[in-house]
Amino acid sequence: MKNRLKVLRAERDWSQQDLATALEVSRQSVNAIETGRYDPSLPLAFRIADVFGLAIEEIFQRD
Amino acid sequence: MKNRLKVLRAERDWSQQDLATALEVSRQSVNAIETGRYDPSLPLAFRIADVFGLAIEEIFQRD
DNA sequence: GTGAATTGTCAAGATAACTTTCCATTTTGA
DNA sequence: TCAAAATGGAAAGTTATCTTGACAATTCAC
Repeated sequence: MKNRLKVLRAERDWSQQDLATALEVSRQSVNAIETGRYDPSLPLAFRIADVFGLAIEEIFQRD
Repeated sequence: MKNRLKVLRAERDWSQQDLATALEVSRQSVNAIETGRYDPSLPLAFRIADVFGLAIEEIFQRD
């Protein structure tokens, strides 16, 4: 899956740590997802969508 | 997470095996997801949404 | 230009998502 | 009614997701 996390973070001027804190996951998890090393679980994808106020499909797309 | 798989299958008169075949996963995976034993991965959630022609959020909700 | 913050990544370990095989129970239909 | 199909779930194994801790490289602010 591809994702728009880096851009969405940049728009809000959030560090990976800021996002990790908001999501209650480790910074390494945010980095791994953002750089495409692995996909988030579905519950985490929902939390990410919530944090950005977007639908999952607006953040994640198949590659 | 809760999900509407059982109803969506019933609307289409699909067995768990029918859905599993369409998704290219085992029938036990469909059963486990449907009965809430575990959540699908994000890629599988996307495939499920595709198969039903719905958004992920229309199929899965937090519980 | 130096120090702090940010980012990328690795390693090792835990837990969750999936597989195949198998069996018991329930539902369906002729 | 009785067989076939469908469902629910256990066990054991693999892979993916996530953790903490660490370290190097890059970017940022003064």
